[in-house]
Amino acid sequence: MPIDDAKPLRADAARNRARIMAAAEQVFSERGPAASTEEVANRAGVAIGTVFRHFPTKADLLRAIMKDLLARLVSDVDDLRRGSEPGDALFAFFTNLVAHSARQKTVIDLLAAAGSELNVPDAVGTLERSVGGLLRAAQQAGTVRRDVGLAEVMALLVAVCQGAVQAGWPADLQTRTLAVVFAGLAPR
Amino acid sequence: MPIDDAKPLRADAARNRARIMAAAEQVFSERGPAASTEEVANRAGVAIGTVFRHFPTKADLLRAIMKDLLARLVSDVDDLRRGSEPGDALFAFFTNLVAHSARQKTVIDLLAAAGSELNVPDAVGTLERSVGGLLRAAQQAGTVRRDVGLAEVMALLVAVCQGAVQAGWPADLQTRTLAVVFAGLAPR
DNA sequence: GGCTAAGATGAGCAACGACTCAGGTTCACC
DNA sequence: GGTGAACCTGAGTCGTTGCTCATCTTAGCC
Repeated sequence: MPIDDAKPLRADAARNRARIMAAAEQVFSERGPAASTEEVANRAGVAIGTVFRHFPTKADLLRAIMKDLLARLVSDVDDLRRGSEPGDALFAFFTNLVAHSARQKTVIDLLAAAGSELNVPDAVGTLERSVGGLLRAAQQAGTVRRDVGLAEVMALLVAVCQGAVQAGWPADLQTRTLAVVFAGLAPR
Repeated sequence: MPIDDAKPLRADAARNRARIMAAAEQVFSERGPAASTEEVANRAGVAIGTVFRHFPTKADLLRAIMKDLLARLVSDVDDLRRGSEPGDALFAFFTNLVAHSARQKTVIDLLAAAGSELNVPDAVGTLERSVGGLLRAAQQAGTVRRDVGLAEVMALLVAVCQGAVQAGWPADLQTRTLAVVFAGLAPR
């Protein structure tokens, strides 16, 4: 099975598609998913019709962006896991994600999509499996308490990201808040 | 200065105002603040014009509800503080708030209003002061680490509530997630 | 009971946003 | 260069929502 979907796009179509996705990521990151499709079109330098040709529905656009973002997150987890001790990797991933969330609303929209109507095709599932691997490794290494489950960890991840983005936490508050969470995850 | 605002309402007006607020609390709790004013009017059994006579703006309605809810939250904190040891009281308040959030979106809308455009007249400020009192007492009693600040505690409160409401955590996940947070707040 | 100002009503207005489509433009292949 | 299909354009449709206002109703007071 091919990695990408069916038909090859014409050169101009491919260019526009890329522009639209870039613009959409920007716009939705700044204004949240309620931002208008027209603003995306403007920022991309195309007509609204073009946006709807590539993404028949606003939800499709959102989904596409989130799928993209998800792929990056999963690869982040994998990189961290290769590069450092599992406990550190888990905490580093947490920290990075929160820092990103504070600037990019898209991150939390993705995470919130876990149980929402806009179902990114098992997007969060993949991320969850990835984080789960990290968690188990960290527990085996003794850096994280053995009696916490993946569900709580994901829940805390979502929660802290959401808090950070909604309230716009400054960097030092992010750090101090995460310190409490990490203390809660560490073995006594 | 009078506790309530200026003029006494006519009997029917007072009745309608109460109905509208009750309906609004229900509707916004279920559907979030994006729910339409018309649905509030329907549920209250009045015409839309009546809603706008009492609350000139949708934002005014939201504000009124949140002010109300805030008063209840603050009195909850005070009750708990009187009834139990400060550390337990703080944890109990956390737990209650999260449980409420899971059902009532209004709670997190209020908390999120901390730095938002819809400024509930220093609403969150009052709550923050109240929780701050609890926190200091708990720290003096040795139930909570002395090196955590009010800002982090409020941040965690917001975050966990937000997570709970957005993702609709079941009761046991709420419990397990809060357990991690409480472990993080406890002295080592 | 009669009066009047406060209040209620709901059709309607204006703004906005998702989405469409008839017509013009451009790529890609020969 | 010619041709046709893919693609782009943007004015327009349709549904929704916050809010208004002319008209009718009613509480409260004598």
